[in-house]
Amino acid sequence: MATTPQPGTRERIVRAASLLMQRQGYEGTGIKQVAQEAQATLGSVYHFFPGGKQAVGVAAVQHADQEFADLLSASLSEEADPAKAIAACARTLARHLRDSAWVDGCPISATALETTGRVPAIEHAVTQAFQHWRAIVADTLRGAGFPEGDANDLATTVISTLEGAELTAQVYKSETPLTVAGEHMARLINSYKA
Amino acid sequence: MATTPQPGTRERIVRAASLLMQRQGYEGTGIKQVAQEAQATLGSVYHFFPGGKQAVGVAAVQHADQEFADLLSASLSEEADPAKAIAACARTLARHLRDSAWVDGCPISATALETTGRVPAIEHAVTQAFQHWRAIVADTLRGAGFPEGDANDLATTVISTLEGAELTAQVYKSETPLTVAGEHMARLINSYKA
DNA sequence: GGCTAGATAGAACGTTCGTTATAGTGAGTC
DNA sequence: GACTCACTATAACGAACGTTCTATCTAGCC
Repeated sequence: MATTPQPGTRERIVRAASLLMQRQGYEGTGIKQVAQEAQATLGSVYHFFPGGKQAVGVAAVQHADQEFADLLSASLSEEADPAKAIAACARTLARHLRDSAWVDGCPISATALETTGRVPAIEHAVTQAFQHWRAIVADTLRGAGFPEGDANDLATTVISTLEGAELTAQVYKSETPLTVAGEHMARLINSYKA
Repeated sequence: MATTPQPGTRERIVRAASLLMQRQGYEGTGIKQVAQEAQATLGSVYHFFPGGKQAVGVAAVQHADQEFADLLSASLSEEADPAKAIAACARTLARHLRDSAWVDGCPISATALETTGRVPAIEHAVTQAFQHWRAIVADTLRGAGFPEGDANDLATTVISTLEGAELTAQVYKSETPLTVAGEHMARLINSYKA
């Protein structure tokens, strides 16, 4: 089987940490809260993560990195036209956000903002995630025939805009900022075709 | 004179709180740290803000709201062409970010993400700020002849993209994401002219 | 059975958190 | 000079923080 039906303790800790930090940020999430949410004890957390809270934070960011990368890849491969694919991706994000009662936005941006310039280990994991996501979008655009330079620039802006639109949608508690941003990104991409 | 040469205690508290929350978020910033940074005592903080940390947070967000609104207005009024103006604005933000050693990004996004859905008073102040900024951009676009609907949609995406690009630039410690996003926004806006 | 190592359990440490309470200051009014 | 009141200054509170510690459990192997 692909994954164990009931995930191991380490996995439960990482998932709980990732979810809590997505919603409350790094500083707002306590180690004890993570342990409780993961149905693990404090001893287990420090057994698997001798590096303490920072180590848990890094693992949580890496987990979120992979999870969002999977969502991005799946979303982009469903459509042949990259412009339409990104607009569809934005709609998917908007739906997920609404279904979570506007609490599950970008899984790492809160942690990123709190720790930038202050917690190098987490900062590094965040940078990796952003590069990972940008690469996925850039590869899609290159695959659709866009030249290297345009693909990289567009990919950077697409990730930035999705990031910002997710925050805006969360603040307004509305799907509109995300869906509109998706359509604008499609329009921008198409403007490079001609 | 416009402002007192040495601002009063309340003003110093608000400024210190705003700066610290911009860099460390709401949860990562302590009341005692704010007092120390503002060169005020704890007693003064609770004298001016009987509502405690939440009240300080609200005032800090409102202060940042006004400050960024001023920067936005000044930046947009320097150029007649709104597309060029927004690209210039992005470059200004990039310069400020670099000059602060990549720590002074959007003044409220960290606080917004940490408190959304959990601290209604701050959530409300954040929503006000986002609407305020969007209105400034929308007014500029309407003033340049864009129809109501387009102006509103574009303004929403412009604010979202600036927000996201600032985060990305902070993560990468590079001006590029912001300057590129600015140029893309200019291109997007111009695509509505024809 | 005895041994070992991985994993779990939870008490306890010192620190810091946000908050409250109380005392003190100093300028302005009568 | 007594009084007021806005403001400042500290000490102290209980709760929560991240972390450390020791003890116990559970398999797998000899």
